[in-house]
Amino acid sequence: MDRIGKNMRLTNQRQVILEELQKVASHPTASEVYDMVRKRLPRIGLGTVYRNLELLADHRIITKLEMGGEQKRFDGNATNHYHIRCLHCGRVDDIELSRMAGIEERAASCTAYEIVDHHIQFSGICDNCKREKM
Amino acid sequence: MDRIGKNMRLTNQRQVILEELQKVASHPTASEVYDMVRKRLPRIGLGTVYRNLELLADHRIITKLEMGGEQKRFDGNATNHYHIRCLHCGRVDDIELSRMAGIEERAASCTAYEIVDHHIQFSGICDNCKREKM
DNA sequence: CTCAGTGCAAACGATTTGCAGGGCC
DNA sequence: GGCCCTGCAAATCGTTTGCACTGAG
Repeated sequence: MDRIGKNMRLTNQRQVILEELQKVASHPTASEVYDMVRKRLPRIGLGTVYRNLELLADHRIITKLEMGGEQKRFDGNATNHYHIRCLHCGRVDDIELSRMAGIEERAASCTAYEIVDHHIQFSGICDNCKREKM
Repeated sequence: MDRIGKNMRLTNQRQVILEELQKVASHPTASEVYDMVRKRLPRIGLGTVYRNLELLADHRIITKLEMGGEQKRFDGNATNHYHIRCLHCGRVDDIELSRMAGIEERAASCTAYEIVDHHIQFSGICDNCKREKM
């Protein structure tokens, strides 16, 4: 069986979770992933889904998003990019804006922190919710 | 008694919560606020603290921060500014970087969302944690 | 055989809520 | 008197974890 890292096998459950996550453009919550995966693996446990999403995120194969809202969301795309969240329905989408150059350096000059990363999150009203309001 | 808004009184509990929150530069969690407030109002309930922090945030008197990590944090400063979180100890500080001009307009040009706001969060290692590592 | 991985259910921690009592207007 | 607000405790919700079992190497 394939391996993801040292002491980590690419099990069927992991593969299905990864495939389902990368198949969608949305940024599903753990239980949404659970629902998607359960169609192919009806006996999978929610705990397994959580454990593997965490593991895949640790290995930088997917990204864990901690935006506002109650639940964490997962992004099948591991490249660092910005996001926007709908204030009305909670949905999260990518923003295809190139990463701000030099912003971390500028921030570094006004803090004692050693800066590691940055993330920009926009908030607004998505197209669906805009229409509903009319 | 003073009022904060329509149908909302500035009760003693609310005033103490607000004062304690605005007194500190840190961005305490709800239970940290609870501990701070309890020194002055020993019989206050945790539910009251949660309810009032939420209410004050709704009225834009304070800010609710939903950064990574498990607990939400509260900022006695209602003006919109950027933050940095320590990846090691979880502490959150302000970043005195002026707001990026035009970034929302640029984002608007590549999404169907109606953009309302944006927030930049940096992550890194705070001064204390840097020293501990040495 | 060993040990990582799993399903299941119970545990956990942060937050919310129902309710009965209390106090301002 | 009405209604906002509170303290308290129980409930809720997302997430984590302990455990016994399974299966790959």
